[in-house]
Amino acid sequence: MPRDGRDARRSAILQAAAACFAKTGLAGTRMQHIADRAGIPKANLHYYFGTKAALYEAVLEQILDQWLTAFEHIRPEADPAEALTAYIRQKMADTRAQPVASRIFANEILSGGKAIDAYLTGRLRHLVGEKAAVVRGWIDAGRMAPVDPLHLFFCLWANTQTYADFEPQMLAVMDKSAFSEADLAAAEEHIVTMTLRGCGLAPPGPGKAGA
Amino acid sequence: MPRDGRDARRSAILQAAAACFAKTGLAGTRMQHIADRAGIPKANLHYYFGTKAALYEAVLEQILDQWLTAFEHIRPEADPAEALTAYIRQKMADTRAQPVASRIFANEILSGGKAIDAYLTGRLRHLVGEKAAVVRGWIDAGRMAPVDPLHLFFCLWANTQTYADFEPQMLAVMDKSAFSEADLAAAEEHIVTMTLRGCGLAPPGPGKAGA
DNA sequence: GCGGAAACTGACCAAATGGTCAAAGTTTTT
DNA sequence: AAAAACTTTGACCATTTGGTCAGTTTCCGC
Repeated sequence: MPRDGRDARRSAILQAAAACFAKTGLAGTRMQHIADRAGIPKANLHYYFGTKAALYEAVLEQILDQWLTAFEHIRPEADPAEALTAYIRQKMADTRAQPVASRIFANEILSGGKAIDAYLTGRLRHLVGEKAAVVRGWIDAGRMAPVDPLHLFFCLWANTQTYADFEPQMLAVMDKSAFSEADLAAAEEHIVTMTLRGCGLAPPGPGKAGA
Repeated sequence: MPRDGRDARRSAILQAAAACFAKTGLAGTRMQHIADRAGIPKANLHYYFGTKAALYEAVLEQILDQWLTAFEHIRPEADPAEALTAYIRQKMADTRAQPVASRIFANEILSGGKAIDAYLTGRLRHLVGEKAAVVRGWIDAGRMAPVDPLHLFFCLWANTQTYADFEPQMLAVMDKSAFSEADLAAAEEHIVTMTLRGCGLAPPGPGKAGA
């Protein structure tokens, strides 16, 4: 394989591995499945990544950084309604673009999250603390209703990621084989509307009137 | 083992198996782990349940029925605010009482949900359709804001189950080793408040004022 | 186009895995 | 208390698993 092809193959392997880990987690994934999905012999996997654990960590590393970027919208000087809306839309865009990443994360947490403990108690905790303070600032300034910032974030994560993690359940309920753009757009609007109302902020768009 | 002990051992096995499946899913769980956790030899597992797949199905069956009971609160003649509140509180009680069940369900959906396809497209779809119609009725009667009933349910599931499924993540963020009663009570209040406001329904309790 | 380095892979291995079974132990029935 | 039925278990088996390795092919600077 030519020099330039190395990165291509590496990322092809990472993508195949990601798909497998997303479906069955670390313990449930077989190296042979990853190799088959990547269309290469199993021994070639080990040439690139050594062990399954190393491959798993490589997959995780690729995912985790990107997961925090949406938080950039939560800034003290921003308008709460606009900031929360932007955060939700960003998160939903992530979910659409990288559903597999969300599922890998979900699997890892379900299995205890030990593999990303440093991330959870490090960058994530730090950033969440910071952003919770921003929300608290908005509340203290009377710019939004007094909701618990931590639980607000937890529920926003749950709401946005559920459309990736639990897709098969929703599709079964909706009797569809895949989400349409309209479905995900409706989901996004629903979350935005519910969140803004929940925070005592009038929807910025054509708001649906309350009872 | 005496006749009466049979059921006890069966359910001890089911419980051990549930704990394992919750952590690593079907493919990631080893029969030996279940046996160890149950404190019996592996061969004894197979005496009771034959194969891993059969044991898995037995575990699932035990879980699925109970998962729909909260829907009983969603009745046409009920007050929307009270019904939704009761639904959420019931769901949170389930999550508290059976966090493992929630995680098994999450793992199964993440891995594709094929093992419970009949349940998803059968009982669940049917009941959700029925209850969505109830919500639509409330909306048409002007008793609550016009929110998409399906997405409302999806997000309620996500919000309530996230406290079981993603517990390690939240604990890491909160720098705790376990949820306190107060934590889960706060979570419950948060979801109730956000949902009622989101649906244009004034909180029944001492509501937190909006901005 | 040649020589060394990098990339690839079929064949292989030790350990782990789901599952079987016959023999031994218990409980229940008669 | 003897027989019948049920329960338990250590030893075992075929297959699968993650991982290795030596030999081959491909690449790239010279």
